[in-house]
Amino acid sequence: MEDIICIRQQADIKQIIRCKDRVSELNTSFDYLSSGLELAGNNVRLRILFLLYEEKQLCVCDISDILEMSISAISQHLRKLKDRKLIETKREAQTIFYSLTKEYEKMLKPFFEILAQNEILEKI
Amino acid sequence: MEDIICIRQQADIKQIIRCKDRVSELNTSFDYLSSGLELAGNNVRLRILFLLYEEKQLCVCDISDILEMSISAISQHLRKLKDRKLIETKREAQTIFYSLTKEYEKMLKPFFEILAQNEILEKI
DNA sequence: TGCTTATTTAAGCAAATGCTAAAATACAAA
DNA sequence: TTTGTATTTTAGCATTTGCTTAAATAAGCA
Repeated sequence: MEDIICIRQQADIKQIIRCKDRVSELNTSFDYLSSGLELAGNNVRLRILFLLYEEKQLCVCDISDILEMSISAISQHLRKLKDRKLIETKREAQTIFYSLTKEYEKMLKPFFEILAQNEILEKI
Repeated sequence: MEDIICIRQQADIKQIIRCKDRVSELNTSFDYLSSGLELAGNNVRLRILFLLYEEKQLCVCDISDILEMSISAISQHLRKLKDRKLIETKREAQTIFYSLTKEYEKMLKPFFEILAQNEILEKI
């Protein structure tokens, strides 16, 4: 990397130091939040999360049919969401149903309420 | 792709069709929202957005110093955020200051309020 | 007109992502 | 046990991402 003596002449050194401390203090939170947003930031996974929000629970096969994608592809997305605890599973005989975890249902609700009314382009 | 005649025997066909309609109706909104979340879902860009939220405005060089990354790398992240209108610029002589757009400041506020108190791990 | 400062852009590359196709696992019922 | 159904996992590959280095732009000042 190039040297970090690039500070511009009028830079506010105190501000830089304060910000550095702040960022390092919140380090874990940044990692946690960005990993969650990264998952929701994929087009397919956002659709999956929204479908689970509206339908309460669905199996891989349902989602595969709805989104017209292979079961394998959907299964791999579900795994990522489950590993990160955005969703959870409940088995009923051979079928495994996926649903949003309580915490993430709550967290995603404000987004999905706007989305559900298809007003996102005006509101944001 | 494998055939989409994989519908499980007890599948609720009406539900599948309803969901397909719903998803296609909201298509544009999904694209828009996921592209925004994708940007915020990168660890470096989330930090940049948070810094702009707390400090109101910063230049590439400030951010480069704070995050201890090359100016070029930061500049490329800023460009993505600007293209997608999460941030905007204001020139002051040679220095270009970046700040959150009003819409995204509003949208990101709830997240950053939790983050700012470093309570994200308990709340989510 | 140079020269310096602040920033962006382009080229190149290693690592990560998202898919397909095929094999493996898990459960239920005959 | 064997067969069928539902799902996951693995391997492989093309595409995308995020960085580095180096060159290019842009504005202020001597």
